[in-house]
Amino acid sequence: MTFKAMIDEIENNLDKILADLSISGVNYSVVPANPGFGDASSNISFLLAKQLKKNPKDIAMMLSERYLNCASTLVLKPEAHHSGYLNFIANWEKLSQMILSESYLDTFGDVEIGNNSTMVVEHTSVNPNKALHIGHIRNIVIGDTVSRILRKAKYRVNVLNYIDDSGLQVADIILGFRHLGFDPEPPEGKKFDHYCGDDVYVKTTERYESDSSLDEVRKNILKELEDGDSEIAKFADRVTKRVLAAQLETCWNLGVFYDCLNFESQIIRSGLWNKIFQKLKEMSLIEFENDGKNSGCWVIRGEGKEEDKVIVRSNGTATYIAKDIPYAAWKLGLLEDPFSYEKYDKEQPNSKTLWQTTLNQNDRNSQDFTGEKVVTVIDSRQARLQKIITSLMAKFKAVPDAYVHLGYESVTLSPDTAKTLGLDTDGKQAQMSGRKGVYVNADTVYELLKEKTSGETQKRHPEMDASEIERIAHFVSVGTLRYEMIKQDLDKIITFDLTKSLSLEGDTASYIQYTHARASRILEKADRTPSIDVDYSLLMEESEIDLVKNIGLFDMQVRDAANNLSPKVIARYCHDLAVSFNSFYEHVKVLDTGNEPLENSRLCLVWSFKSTIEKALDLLGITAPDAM
RNA sequence: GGGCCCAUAGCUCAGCAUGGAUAGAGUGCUGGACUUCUAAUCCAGUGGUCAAGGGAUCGAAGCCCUUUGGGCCCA
Repeated sequence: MTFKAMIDEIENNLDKILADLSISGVNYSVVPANPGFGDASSNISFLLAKQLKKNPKDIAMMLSERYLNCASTLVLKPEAHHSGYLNFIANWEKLSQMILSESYLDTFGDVEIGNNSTMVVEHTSVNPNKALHIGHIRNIVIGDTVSRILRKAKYRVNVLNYIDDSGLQVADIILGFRHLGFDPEPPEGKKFDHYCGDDVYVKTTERYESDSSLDEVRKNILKELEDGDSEIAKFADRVTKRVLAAQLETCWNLGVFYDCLNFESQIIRSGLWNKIFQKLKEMSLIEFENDGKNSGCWVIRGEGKEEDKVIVRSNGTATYIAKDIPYAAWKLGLLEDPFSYEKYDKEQPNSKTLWQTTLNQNDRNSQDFTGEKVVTVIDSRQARLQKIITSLMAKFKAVPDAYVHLGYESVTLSPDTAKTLGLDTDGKQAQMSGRKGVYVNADTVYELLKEKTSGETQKRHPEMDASEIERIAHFVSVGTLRYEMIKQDLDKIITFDLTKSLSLEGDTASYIQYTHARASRILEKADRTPSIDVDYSLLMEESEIDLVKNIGLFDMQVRDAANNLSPKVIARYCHDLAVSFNSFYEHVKVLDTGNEPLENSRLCLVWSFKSTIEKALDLLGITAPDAM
């Protein structure tokens, strides 16, 4: 049990008191207290004020008196504050023991929300015609972090990456290769995805400006891609697979892994659309328009003031949104699975099998990557489209929140960084654009970070060999990049600045990792595994109790993050936990105190911190090295 | 024309879902702490009409309405 145990105890007692007073239906809360107000606080008196016709202060006093008669093991005493809050002082000897011994378990921080139900998380889904830029990284890191949090909350999570291998952007680079003479091989030393994005895609779309005859060529290529059997479709397949492989290298390097790759081309060819189209008609979720501007089309009726959305045009072709509907329904397991699955050619670095869809029926291998619920991570510019899918799926599945669009604001470039790309934005931030070549590649940022962090580590550890420095620099670089992508809320625009992104001080991953290294060093020097069989009453310094308290809040933070699909909650928790360890580190000495029982107790606390911060960082996909 | 999001310290952001105590961090600036378990650290100071106006409430940064400024989507 953790800090939550004390809160539960308080709530039980308050419920009893309320029952004695014949009061019911009071939705009060008991929360960890702000500094200076005890250990836990309740707003209960404010909520009772009207009903009891007394001021909150008197109610708090009355409640605290009654509380003295309650059975308490984790609460030392209640305290009525003159503001009206009812505060509680913890019995830290007992609470510390509970929290620290719990923290030694592998399951520490697990919360039971999912009950082993399945959840699909789809993220990444970048067109396979270019390298990943930092805007994509926000999506990927949000998706990966949410998946990790949901697993901690006991969901069985299937992570999907949707590969749009038959869209316009792919047609563009195929046109570049086939009609504009781009070499199918990248220049020496250039990753294939960078080559396709930086050179072929950008320069091909430039050519559209001056040569309008290319429009027709592009249209034909797109059609051939959808049909699938032509020589050009096979060529495109080879190109997109190769870009995808390069993109996956970037993702894997950041500690992001998947369960299955779903190819759009196969969804189109699978016939899923016809099945869903039939069902939509049967369920009257779409209607045929007999007159008006959408005459002859199948539409979804807009809700309220929203316009109707055309699904099938009067000429019988499906619109863009029509591709998303069967896929969403498939993810929710609403359709018979038309796919077989084969293993992806390369093994993921975490050794987890990566599957991909195939329509090849020989050697049929069935898998189930659907979920009772689906989270789709896509930036909020697609909110309108996603809203339609969400409401459609809610009706389909007859569960209101079966399909969730997890939206987030985009990443823009700071004026300074835009300038380094040759763009004068007049002091404003710039929207990234793959087509226009206005972006900063993720691999580039990673390399710059690694260069910087290698230098920092080397300064501190001149004796360390190169491979060890490289390993540490990798963890710090990945951590820094990932942390910057999730430390703020999803509805905030991230203005990316290349120079500022290299900062390693303050509220950064490296701060937290450094704190972990400090703890590791103490344990290394102590040269023994701390026992949990220590005297917890010796941990009475403010900084010690504060650290124990923060450790004990882990599961509550996981619960919060999982319920709200909010990675930021865990990022803040990691930071707060690190701050409390640093305060402990500065205030008390662990080793060489000449007091062995005290040293044992503190070592136990250090070990507990190290273990907890590792688990919390793991939810962010961040690894903390033992030295840095 | 319709819709979505944002606005809190010089800058970047927490807090808002579920109203209640003293609005918190980081960064910046000023000063201080390394013969000590790693200074990627810590401590102190500085810095706020919570965009503006109105409403409901005993009580609003938070809830409701309006306005302004910025970003995005659709037409």
